[in-house]
Amino acid sequence: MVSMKDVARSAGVSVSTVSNVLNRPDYVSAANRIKVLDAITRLGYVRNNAARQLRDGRTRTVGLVVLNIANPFFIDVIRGVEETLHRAGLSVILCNSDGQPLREESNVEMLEEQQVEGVLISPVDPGSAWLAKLGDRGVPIVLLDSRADGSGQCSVSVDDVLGGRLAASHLLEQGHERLVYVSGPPLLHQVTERREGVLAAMTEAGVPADRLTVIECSELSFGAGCDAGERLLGIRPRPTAVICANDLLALGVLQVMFANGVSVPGDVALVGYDDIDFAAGSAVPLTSVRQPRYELGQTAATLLLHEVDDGPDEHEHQQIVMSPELVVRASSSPAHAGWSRSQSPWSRSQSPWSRSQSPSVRR
Amino acid sequence: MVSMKDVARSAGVSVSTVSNVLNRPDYVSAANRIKVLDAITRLGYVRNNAARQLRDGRTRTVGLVVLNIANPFFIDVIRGVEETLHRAGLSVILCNSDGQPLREESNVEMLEEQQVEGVLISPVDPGSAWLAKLGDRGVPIVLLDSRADGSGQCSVSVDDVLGGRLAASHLLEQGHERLVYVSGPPLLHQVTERREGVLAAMTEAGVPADRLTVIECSELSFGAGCDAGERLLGIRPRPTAVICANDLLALGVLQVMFANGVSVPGDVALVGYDDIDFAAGSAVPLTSVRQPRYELGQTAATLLLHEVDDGPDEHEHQQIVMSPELVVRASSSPAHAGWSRSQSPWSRSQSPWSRSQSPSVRR
DNA sequence: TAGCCGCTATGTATCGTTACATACGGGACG
DNA sequence: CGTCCCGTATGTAACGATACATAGCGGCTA
Repeated sequence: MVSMKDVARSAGVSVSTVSNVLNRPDYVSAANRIKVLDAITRLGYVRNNAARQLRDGRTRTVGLVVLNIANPFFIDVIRGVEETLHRAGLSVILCNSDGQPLREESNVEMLEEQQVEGVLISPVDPGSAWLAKLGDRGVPIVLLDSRADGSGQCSVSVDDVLGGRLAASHLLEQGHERLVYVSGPPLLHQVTERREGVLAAMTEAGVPADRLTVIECSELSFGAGCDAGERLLGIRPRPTAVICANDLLALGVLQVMFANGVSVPGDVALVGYDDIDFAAGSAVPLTSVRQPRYELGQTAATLLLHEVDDGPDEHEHQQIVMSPELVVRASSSPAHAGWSRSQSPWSRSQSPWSRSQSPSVRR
Repeated sequence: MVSMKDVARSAGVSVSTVSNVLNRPDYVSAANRIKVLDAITRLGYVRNNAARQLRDGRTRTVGLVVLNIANPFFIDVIRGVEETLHRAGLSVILCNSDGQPLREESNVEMLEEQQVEGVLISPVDPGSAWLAKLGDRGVPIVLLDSRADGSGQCSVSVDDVLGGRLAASHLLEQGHERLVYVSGPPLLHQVTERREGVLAAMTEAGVPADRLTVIECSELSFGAGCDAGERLLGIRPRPTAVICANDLLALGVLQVMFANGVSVPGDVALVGYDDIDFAAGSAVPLTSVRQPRYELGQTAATLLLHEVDDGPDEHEHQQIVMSPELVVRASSSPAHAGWSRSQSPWSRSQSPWSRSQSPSVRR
């Protein structure tokens, strides 16, 4: 472990001079600067961050805790956050709570011990006591994809009730009346709010609430979606449309529908949520509710920056709510659905890649 | 900023006693222990990690630098690493180099300043000078998904030449002779080795090397795959089979094939790499080369643990190479491909979800 | 020639925590 | 009754980097 003292000795100067070379190079004569820089590379010296931040209190680091790193939705959020904060000279410590309150708590505890200057978090439970504690201690917090109730905190979220309503209205307009909502962990307000939106749309359309069946999944993943698909098969009377709490669930459901010979959207219409890249490229291109993912991260990071810079007193908290947008594709719309049935538009002669041109596959 | 001194004053004891309560509670009388714990919660004290690690040199933290966090392949690798290291009481700082040597370098620099006790890295370029420097400074390194050339480092990788060979042999056996390899950035040895495997298989099968066309992508992403798909359409004479450097590219290619009326596998067979969850659930279930992702992370973490514990002198470096496995699905195999054409097995009466039972979709 | 100024270089206290050495007080034993 | 020892509590010196105050040195001016 080579320290400034070693560099100083090796260069024949004092530690102060070494420090000056690193932090205020113009205070040092050219000769000494060269000697010091030379010694640094020769000994392979690296700054000790712990000592630095102990000395001057600032860490220039913030924490980012996401709900589920396996969800492509959060990947774009992360990108938005990191790019914004790096531009401002802050480092980001990325944590994954994986939807588990315990992991979330231990993550935040760790971040606090690291003396982060702020925390961006998509909380499992936004009302948890220790989250409030964290705020009381003076650590700036911005809720990500979650709405702060009072005005005591900043938050950036997307209107999930609206999203649910968009998805459901779209299906109701096409005459569907037996809906299924494939939900996630009830602790996640996102998924319950989306369900509320679905119910609101049904009420508006005059469809009784008991026409909605809810399947609950323990997590928002492809695997959980497959399980939900299996359960879906057993529901009587058959639903004609399915709304999933996110695209991963929807892709899992879609997979099981295929495996069991259920046509989408022929037998059942399917709508996802998030509009991840794979949604467009799946077995049947997936209708989905698009969220401004990158902007979500970007905006949250900007709010945090303001709060960090303004200081705790002078800061005015903001609750920003963004709007989602429905993207209609084949999975919910007969008009787009041609190709998933036998009347596929390109399985005929007009294919630009006709069979006669390409050597046929032997076997 | 409340410190031990404040806690001590408030509890009417010395800082040493506070420290003892936290680190060796049995050395302290019950009365004082209670007074101290009480003061801690009352003041909202949190340990200052910087001071701690400055004091005793150890950080119990390692760095993990992945190539691309948007790739589901790495998500499982990360999981394997984190679970293994957390069990051993180490924290993990997760970094994303995004395939950019510059970002990689700045990440590692940061990790070094944080005094991490080791680094797990899937390097952009395993031969880079600064990676060697890092090792020279005594920081244990384990290469992830990359093979160490000499025996000077630990590494865990998967045999990419074999993977490429498996993919190509499978296609050649079915009579394909005009292949395309959709490659990634040439800097990534994984993608070049997979190509070598493809060529090796062609040589074995007596197919001349000029029957392989290579399309190069700037990154391994869904979007780049779409671009590759467009370029694919222009190639003459038509290839009959496509191997992609990873599944994200393959899904992008698949999407464009569909949009342009090219049947998969009818007109062109498609093979991906990684076997991510979405591979099985895509428009045409994707044949893919499966890698032991979780085990890769787990094994690498275990190696790092050993190196950290053994100390730099007593440690014996290991280069572990795992084997990939071909998973055949519809995208490359007429036998599996029924449903993607008009003779879909479930679009007929045997559907468990027959149209007569479900209310038909009105408009 | 004395005094002063500016330019560099250095000494030193400090951040918060911890381990170790030391101090203190009461009980037990000789 | 003195001594020793054990169980607690406390004082203190680090860890490495930094900012600030101060010191030295040469040259310039009055």
